[in-house]
Amino acid sequence: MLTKAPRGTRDTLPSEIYKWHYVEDIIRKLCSYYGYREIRTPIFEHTELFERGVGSTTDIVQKEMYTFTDKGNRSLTLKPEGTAGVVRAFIEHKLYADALPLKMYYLSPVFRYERPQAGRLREHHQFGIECFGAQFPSVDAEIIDLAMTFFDTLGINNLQLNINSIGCPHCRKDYNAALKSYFNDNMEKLCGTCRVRLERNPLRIIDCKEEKCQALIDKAPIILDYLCDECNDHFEKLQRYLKVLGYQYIINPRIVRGLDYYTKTVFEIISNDIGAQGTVCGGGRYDGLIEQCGGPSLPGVGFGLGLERLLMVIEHQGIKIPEPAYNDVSIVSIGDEGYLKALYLASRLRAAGIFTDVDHMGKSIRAQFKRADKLGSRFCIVIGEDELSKSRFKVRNMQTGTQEEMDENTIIEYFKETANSWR
RNA sequence: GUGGGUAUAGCUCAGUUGGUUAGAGCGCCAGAUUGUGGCUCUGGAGGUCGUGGGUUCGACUCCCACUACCCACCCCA
Repeated sequence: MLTKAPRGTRDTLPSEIYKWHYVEDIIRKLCSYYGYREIRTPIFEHTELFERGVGSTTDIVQKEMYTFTDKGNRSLTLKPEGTAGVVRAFIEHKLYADALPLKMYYLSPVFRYERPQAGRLREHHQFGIECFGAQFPSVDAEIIDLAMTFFDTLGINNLQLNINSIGCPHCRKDYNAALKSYFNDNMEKLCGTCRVRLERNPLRIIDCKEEKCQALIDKAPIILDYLCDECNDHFEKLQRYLKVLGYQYIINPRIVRGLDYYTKTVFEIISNDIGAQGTVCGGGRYDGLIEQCGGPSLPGVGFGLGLERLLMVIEHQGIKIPEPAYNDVSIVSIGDEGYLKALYLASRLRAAGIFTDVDHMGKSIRAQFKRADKLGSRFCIVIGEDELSKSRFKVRNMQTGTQEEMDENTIIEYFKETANSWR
């Protein structure tokens, strides 16, 4: 146990961190193009925030939260999703006084107590977008566009955009009534959990994968037939915008999402390359959430995008992320005097912006060169007795194997210039 | 929470019906080359055989439990 990461968690090792940096750099750049700024909120919040925000009937709240009591007897919970904390910060700092809509993004770990499987961890990482204050469907289209552009920038294809509308509280009331009467008539054909759902949240039955429920669901009333004029108009406009932006999409009335706060637009971006858990990005509109959490009545839209799943898609599609060099120059030294000079020269090179490695283990010349080779050094600088006496050092090009002699200042200038072509 | 599969060196994996000292390839370290990497050759280090119990003269091997990992369900990113 001592030397084992907890179940469902993973280490990201130095040898693979460049993939995360690459993805994160694209995220930050893309968000700035779209006018979204980063927000960072705590990794844990008061438990009641999630109970209220995510919804007490959801699986997340009922069985998946990492909840603990601190020494002050407060009930706290590790974020099971990203939106609630952002909403809380928005209300707490009265950000609704800022220019609206307020557009934010986050990169954050997310914790859910579940059985791990392909594409599912107990700690995973999400890139999320939130836009507060605007009710136009063009925002819904904007965040979908951002997500799709993100995938495109990474070179990912074969993704499927699914959209649906689950209406607002007004039209959902009619739809829930229709669902209830339909399923009540067929109660005996429903699975156990769906019978419970029928009372608490009939919409969730639509999402059930049980075979016996499937048959019923196929003939069940469809939410889209019950949308009020406003919701219908919203959904129509969203589709028009998506067409203008050139996106193929599927209207999937089965997408209802597992979080209670959604209204109107919901969407998922799905990959078939990474196993059963193929939803890489999911989100939608939540017009009642901010008010529900004690803030002003303002609409919101957002999505969450799973970075581990994203990296799985990248892996499975054979997309190569460029691995940046982490060493330019290795200094190989001989003897005590040479070693002192090596330490000094390493410091000067680093100050000039050159990634420089120097021996710290008293290795032999051969071993120092071997290490340089493994690190991918472009050059080695050799400092031995001959070099010290002449104050000219050998600079060996590790690709070509040629070497020439330079004095100290020339070395610094030389690498300063050539480093431009390396990065 | 439920079901199936798996667990041997840093990594990928062999290991005979249960029989002395558990192996290979790659990787790591060193030497061949006492001031020069990659290729080659030689040598070396590295294992509580997932953990605990049981059967047996004897267990990596058979049995039980636990844990972890992989996959799937529920649900989600």
